[in-house]
Amino acid sequence: MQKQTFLTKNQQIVLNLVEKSSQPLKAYSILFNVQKKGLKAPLQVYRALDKLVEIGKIHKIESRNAFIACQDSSCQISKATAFSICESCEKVTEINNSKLSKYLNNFKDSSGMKYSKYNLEFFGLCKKCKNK
Amino acid sequence: MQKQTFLTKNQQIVLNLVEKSSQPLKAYSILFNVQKKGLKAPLQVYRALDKLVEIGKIHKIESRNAFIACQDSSCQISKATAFSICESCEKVTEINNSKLSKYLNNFKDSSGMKYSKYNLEFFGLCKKCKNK
DNA sequence: AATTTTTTGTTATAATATAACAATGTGTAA
DNA sequence: TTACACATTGTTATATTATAACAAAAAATT
Ligand SMILES: [Zn+2]
Ligand SMILES: [Zn+2]
Ligand SMILES: [Zn+2]
Ligand SMILES: [Zn+2]
Repeated sequence: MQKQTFLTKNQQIVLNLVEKSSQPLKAYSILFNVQKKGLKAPLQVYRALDKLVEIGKIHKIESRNAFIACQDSSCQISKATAFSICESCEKVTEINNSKLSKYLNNFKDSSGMKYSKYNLEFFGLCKKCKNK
Repeated sequence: MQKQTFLTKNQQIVLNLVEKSSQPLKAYSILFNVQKKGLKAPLQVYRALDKLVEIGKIHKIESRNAFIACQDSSCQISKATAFSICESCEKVTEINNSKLSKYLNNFKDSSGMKYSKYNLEFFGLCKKCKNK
């Protein structure tokens, strides 16, 4: 069997929901919202999420245990991700900055370990929240 | 009441255990290991962990839901952290690289949002695992 | 000593995530 | 085209991670 190149029904349902949301969604909130579409169990959601993360359609915000649609069309796979997170309103934005990604992709520490992947999360107050 | 400057008994017990470990520990593994010292419930461990993270004695490895002692004496508070994580043996090392931290502390994206905190996790294979 | 705040102990429960296994579907190749 | 391999699904149960709520004790402040 070929490696899957399209999305299965469950994956498409989950992706549609995550893409409609402007903010990260939690797995059980996704589950709740797709139950009318026939996905009844957590595993069905987690499996779809796993695959969508693997192929880079969505990313997991680790510090929030939440999932957000990829906002960067050049981001084919979740191997170099950076996000800004507002600690007040929890707004999350994917950072697409080529200098930053170049810097981090080329980063080597003293251990000589070469990294194949990174995830960076910045925290602060967004403009809106700063002016309150 | 003054802000607490010393560690309470529970915090010290948890810190001792985490510091003895060369690798990140999970909360319930900590709980199991400190039960003989009198900490019986998850909350007692989580409370200690929260405080220890807050004051920078330990850090949370978000992608692993695990806690590691700070390996950088200059790291007074968990507001600028970077780790290398081996995806094979799960060895985690705190990265202490002043160029990197300067770069990230000064990073501004196009949104104009100024960040007060970041967490960076690099993934790859450590030397040992690469040579297998 | 009275007050305030922090820390603790305790029970219960919420939230996040995976194991195990049978059934079904889909692509590959004899 | 039919047998095979393997990916995906459905389902139930369970594991893992984390917090709510509240009463009691301990420590700092007045
Ligand atoms: Zn992306
Ligand atoms: Zn905000
Ligand atoms: Zn540190
Ligand atoms: Zn390794």
